[in-house]
Amino acid sequence: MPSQDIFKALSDPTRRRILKLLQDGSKPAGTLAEAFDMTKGSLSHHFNVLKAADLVRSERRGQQILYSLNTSVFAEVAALMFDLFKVDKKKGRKA
Amino acid sequence: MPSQDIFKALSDPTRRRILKLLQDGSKPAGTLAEAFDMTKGSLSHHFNVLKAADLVRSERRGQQILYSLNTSVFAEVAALMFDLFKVDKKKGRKA
DNA sequence: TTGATATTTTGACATACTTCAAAATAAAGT
DNA sequence: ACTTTATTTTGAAGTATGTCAAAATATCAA
Repeated sequence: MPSQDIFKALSDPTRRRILKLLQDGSKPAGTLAEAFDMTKGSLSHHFNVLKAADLVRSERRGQQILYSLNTSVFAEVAALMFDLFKVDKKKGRKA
Repeated sequence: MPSQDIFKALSDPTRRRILKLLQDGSKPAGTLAEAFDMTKGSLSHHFNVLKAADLVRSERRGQQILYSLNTSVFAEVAALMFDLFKVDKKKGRKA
């Protein structure tokens, strides 16, 4: 999974809010949608982006679809951020 | 500084590469531009976005402009990421 | 199989983003 | 003052993204 997908997924405030809503447990699409002033179609698009980045998982439970955080990818996200913000790679020491 | 600016700034691969190039010290705009197959005008736009997110600082040194990582904002970025990915907020425990 | 509920997919539209080429600004040297 | 070098800003073009309304899919219950 390209890291670009992860950064892109995190760049939208609606998607970050979805992630936060999932922090205290998985929720069906409709329940998540209630928290937003937006059509369910639009929300479904955001779910797709989050799934493409492997940040969430989905599972059908009867008529509804349960979304949950994919916690196993968080270590990778942490590594990406760490790599981006660590300093002093002991090279030429320009400035 | 709105966190949206930070996430947006990080969502572009060119900008992330600029940050990585600055990890071993500050560099003038022209030196950074050499690393990319892109006009200097385009690069300058990316510098602006990174500056708006307070991720880099710039300082004029004669004819050139030195860019450097703003390391003091990294703690904030780390906090943003931590907040986004921490789980188990001991609420209803839905799933 | 018909109907109701839950969700996704499609097609269209508007806004935002990335890029370029060219013009503008700034400092330094002649 | 002019020229050169370094960089930014502007204006325009193409592409990507977020959104909606409407159509499509899937499950469940009569």
